Amino acid sequence: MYDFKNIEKKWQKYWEENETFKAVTGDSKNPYYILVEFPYPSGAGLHVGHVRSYTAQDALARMKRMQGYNVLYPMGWDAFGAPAEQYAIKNHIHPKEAVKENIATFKGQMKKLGFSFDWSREFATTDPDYYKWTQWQFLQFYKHDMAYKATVPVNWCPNCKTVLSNEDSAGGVCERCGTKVEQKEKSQWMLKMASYSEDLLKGLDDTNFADRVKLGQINWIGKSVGAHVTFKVAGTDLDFTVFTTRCDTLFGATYCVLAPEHKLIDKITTLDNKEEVEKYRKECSFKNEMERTELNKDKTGVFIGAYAINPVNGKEIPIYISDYVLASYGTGAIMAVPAHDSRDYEFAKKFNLDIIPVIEGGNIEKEAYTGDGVHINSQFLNGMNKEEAINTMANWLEEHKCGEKTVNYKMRDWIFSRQRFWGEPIPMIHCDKCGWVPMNEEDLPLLLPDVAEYEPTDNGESPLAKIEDWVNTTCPKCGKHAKRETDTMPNWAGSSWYFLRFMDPHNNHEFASIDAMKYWNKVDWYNGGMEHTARHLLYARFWVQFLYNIGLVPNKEMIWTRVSHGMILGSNGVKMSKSLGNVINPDSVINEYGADALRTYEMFIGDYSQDAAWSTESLAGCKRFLDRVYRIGEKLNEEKGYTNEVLAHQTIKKVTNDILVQKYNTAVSALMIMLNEYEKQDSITKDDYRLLLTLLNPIAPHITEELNEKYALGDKICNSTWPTYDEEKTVESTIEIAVSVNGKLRGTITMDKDASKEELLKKAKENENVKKYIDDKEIIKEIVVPGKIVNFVIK
RNA sequence: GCGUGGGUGGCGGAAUGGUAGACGCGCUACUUUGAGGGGGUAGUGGAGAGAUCCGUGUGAGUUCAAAUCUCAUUCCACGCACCA
Repeated sequence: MYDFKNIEKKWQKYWEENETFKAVTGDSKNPYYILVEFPYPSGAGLHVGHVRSYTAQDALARMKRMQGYNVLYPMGWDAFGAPAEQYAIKNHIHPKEAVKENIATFKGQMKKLGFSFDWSREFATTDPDYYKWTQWQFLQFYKHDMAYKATVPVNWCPNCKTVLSNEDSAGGVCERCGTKVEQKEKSQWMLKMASYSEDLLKGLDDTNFADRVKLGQINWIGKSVGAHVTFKVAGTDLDFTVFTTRCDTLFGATYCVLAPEHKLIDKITTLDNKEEVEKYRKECSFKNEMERTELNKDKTGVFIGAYAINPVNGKEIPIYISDYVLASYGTGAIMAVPAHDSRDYEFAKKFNLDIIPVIEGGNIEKEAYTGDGVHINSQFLNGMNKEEAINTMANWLEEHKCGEKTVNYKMRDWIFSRQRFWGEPIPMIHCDKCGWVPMNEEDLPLLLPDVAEYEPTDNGESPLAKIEDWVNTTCPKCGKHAKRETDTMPNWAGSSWYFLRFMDPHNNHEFASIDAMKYWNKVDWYNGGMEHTARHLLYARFWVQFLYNIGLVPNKEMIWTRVSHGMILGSNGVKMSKSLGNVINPDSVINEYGADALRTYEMFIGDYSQDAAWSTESLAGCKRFLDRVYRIGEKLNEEKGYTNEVLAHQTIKKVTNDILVQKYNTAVSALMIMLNEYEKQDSITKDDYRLLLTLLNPIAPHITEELNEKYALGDKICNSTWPTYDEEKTVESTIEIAVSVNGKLRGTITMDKDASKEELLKKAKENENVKKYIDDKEIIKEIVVPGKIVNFVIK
């Protein structure tokens, strides 16, 4: 047991006083930018899950520095948004104060863990010097026609009294409080993110994101290639367009369905059953998205009394409205092919509609056939396969001017308004005469007023609306009386560009200079939770691509590698939560075992990309490992060089490579093996010891610096060069080779590592145990894989 | 339903075609110590006295050789979910 408390304090102080980890923009060394998601400084303090990713990135940062890179490893605070506001409301303090307190807690905890952040670049998204630029960037969106106001049905949380994005209300419940989400019409600021769908998809090629991260992005964007088909409404001069990915099934379209909100319905004046239609539409408007999608067992709908003309065969087919068609996707209208779509099939069965098979296969008496097959009942498509038929039909539609190939995306524009106090005020002013007018850029930042009341109002207005002094202003254009926008930005805003600010955090003239951004180039390695790989990453990429398009950032993609880590679960294998009482507080672990032990354990806990359950017993095992590292210093001898050259080179190779591919658990295990070997020796050299300490340093930086100093082994490790290995020296001169007969292991032989095939065979056949199996048998085949195995196939 | 990840000892996990179970936890025996969440030595997948046999969710297949590749199937976790 060593005095970890004082040792850790000592080195943390040293690093701070010497600004050991300060990154200098423009330095001649190669830049390397390592980023970890900055946290919400919540009232709960740092979670052991934070410790996992910060330590992982810290290990990478420390190794890269020693390898001669100019490493930027910054930290800041994502302090706007609902979590901070909720905390403040609950504890009856101003969010500003709450944030200040929480940041102090988080920062104190991080310092106790010895992370090598460059604290000189720290900022919070709530700093006026920062959100000034968030607001400025919003104005650029506006000026480039990328921001607009629209009245849209939005997801409304009656409990939080705020509008939620589709993303925030996934599954029909409020992400924060779990309340059922309702629909409400609201005028909202929107960012034209949908127009970036294709660019966001293509941009992935310029990144090195992990596959599962890329797939997450691709899924969210939701590209589908298909066709628009226009249907005329019989007996009128009206028409409507549907989106389909299977225009080849048009001969099987026996009816059409419009979303209840579809605007065509108001235009058809000849409806006999207008009342019934209106009743249905009204019912739907009361349902929220959750109810609509959850009730998918039973299809509902109403025939609107009008017929559409199938352009391909002139047949009149009935038009229905039903909420199984979403207004927000495609054109809000579909052609229904009940024979080959299970939803359409269900609907057709219920309303007794025709079901015409156009693809061979399945049994349409029982269910829709959604598989592939040859086309039937389809005139000029008969006999064709899917791909051929789609192409032929698309061309036919284009020739006859009743349709065209098209691409559709699930991703929609970004609803950018929040009726909240604790967010960046949107710097727009509404003038009765001039309409919406952007603030003058030189008047930024538009500060959040200091007020006592920051709780949301019951009518859905932002609390800012009540502050008359603040709301009332003059129009920047005409000088007449005008009012400020009282909505604020979503918390995704500040986190969409913070990694750019870290490159140049104290710039007063621009959000970051192009020179600084060109120097750092990209975030080389970005780490965060799986839960952020879809939304946050997509917003951030959109934001960057926009800035790139208006010439403000040097690359279209500013993040190169993105990986995501697994969660740390409670010891019972489920998510840590207060109510389950399985929360581990990093502070108490540091107190009892020390920061180095906690860091080592979290790196050793398992595959970094997978979830892992906490185990205090295993933590104690890692502490024992550090104790042994400490104690082995008593065995130093006066000899030079490595006692075991192969072990040294193997371990350098293993640890170096493992840190680069985030296999921290096997890196730690390699170091444990090294120590086990050292313990078997009577004594170790200073070079042996220094090597172990250097390789362990990125993971356990305090104890290793201390021991290095205590035994005067050399320069401070943080100022030293990372060891390199010689591939040739990683292999023993004599190695064990397995010998098997018919694939079953029957013995091992010890051979020179360069032994020839002939020598291997000869020795293998001499092995006593192997002899028993091959002696009087016929050997059909001899397989020799040098360095690995010899296998005899016998009859 | 679709997508992604994953099923390996009592437990966390190694091994991505070549000696399955590295490393750690736990456990057992011995030892040291006046006790301890201490130190050390040896052992530890299952069956068997043993030679040996059986073992990576399940079933097939490819191969001299499969945890690893292919196909099918099943279970678990997460994400999306009437997206036409």
